[in-house]
This record gives sequence, C-alpha cells and structure tokens, in this order.
Amino acid sequence: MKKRDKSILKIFAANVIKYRKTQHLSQEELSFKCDLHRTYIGMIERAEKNITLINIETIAKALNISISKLLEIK
Amino acid sequence: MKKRDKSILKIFAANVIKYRKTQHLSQEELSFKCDLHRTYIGMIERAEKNITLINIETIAKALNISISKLLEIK
DNA sequence: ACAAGTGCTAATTATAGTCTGTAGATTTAT
DNA sequence: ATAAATCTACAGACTATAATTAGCACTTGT
Repeated sequence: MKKRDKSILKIFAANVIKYRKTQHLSQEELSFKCDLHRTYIGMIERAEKNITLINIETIAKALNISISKLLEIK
Repeated sequence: MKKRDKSILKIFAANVIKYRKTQHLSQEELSFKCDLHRTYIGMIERAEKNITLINIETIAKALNISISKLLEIK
C-alpha cells in the first residue's frame, strides 16, 4: 500500500469550511446544492476522504468559486 | 447512479499531456517520477479516470507545476 | 526488422462515495 | 434556565469506482 501525504486534503477541507461558513450554509444545505450526501461533506471537511476531481468541481460550483480557491493555502 | 460532467477530466488530461511533452517526458518516465503505473498515466491522459486529489498533487509535483496549472482551460 | 511509446482490455484490490442511525454539541425559543 | 430544534461528529455496512498490474496490439521512427 502506497503512503501519500494527506496535507492537501486538509487544505481543501479548511477552504470548504471557510467558504461554506461565509455563505452561512450548513453542511446539509451545501450537500443539497452539490447533490452529495450530508455525511460525505462532513468527511471531506474532516479530511477523511481523498476526494475526486469531479466532486471537487461540484463543490466549487456549489460555492460559486473556482477550484483554485479551494486549494489555496491560507 | 449519478451522472456528472466529465469535461474537467478532459481539461486535466490535456494539461498533463501538454506539460509532460514540453518537458520531453514519456508516459513511462512521468510514471516513474510519480510512482504511478504507466498505464494509469495513460488512462488519465485519455480522461478515463476520475483522479483523486492526492494523485492530482502527486502529478503536479512530478511536473514541477501548481495544481491550478493543471486545471487551466487553454 | 527492431525498438520505443502509447492505446486498450481485462482482472484484482483498495478506497471513494452512499446511506442509516446515534450521540453530543450548539443555537433558538419559551 | 431548560426545552426544543438544528447542526455536526462518528460508526458501520454497503455499493461504485479509483488505482494497480500484466499483457498484447498498433504506430512511428531509425
């Protein structure tokens, strides 16, 4: 099994939380916008899942921001 | 089953090809740099796989470019 | 012809993504 | 304050698919 650095997941997670909260959305509200499951959004925000490109774009669109914004280090 | 737009995969694919070729790397050489399999790089370049964030970063690092560069529309 | 590079199939393993349910925390109302 | 509603963390089981690998065909250049 290959060991990979997961810090990028934490960066992504922190940005999802940040942009979701500035838009006053709950995880559930965001999940509706994305058509992704409520608990899955939670897992992403806890950096527990290695999200795929299509879902990265889906979340970016739901938050009305670019993918790059979701990968920025604050 | 959920139907998602795959165009972002094609953008990513085209950029991997572009940056790989400008650096005169074969798929196999890139695969060594990434520690990913040769045929998997091929699948990515044919936009057949919905790549995960950690592997996106892995490929970006192997090409010495930012993730954002790999998602730019040309 | 030979060699290097890529496309493509098919099989397997690992894990992303779905869903239900429970518990604890946080906010809002009475 | 405390009761009620809302939100989030987390576990567990399941399904879909990403990731790994081997093998063979095809092309292009020398």
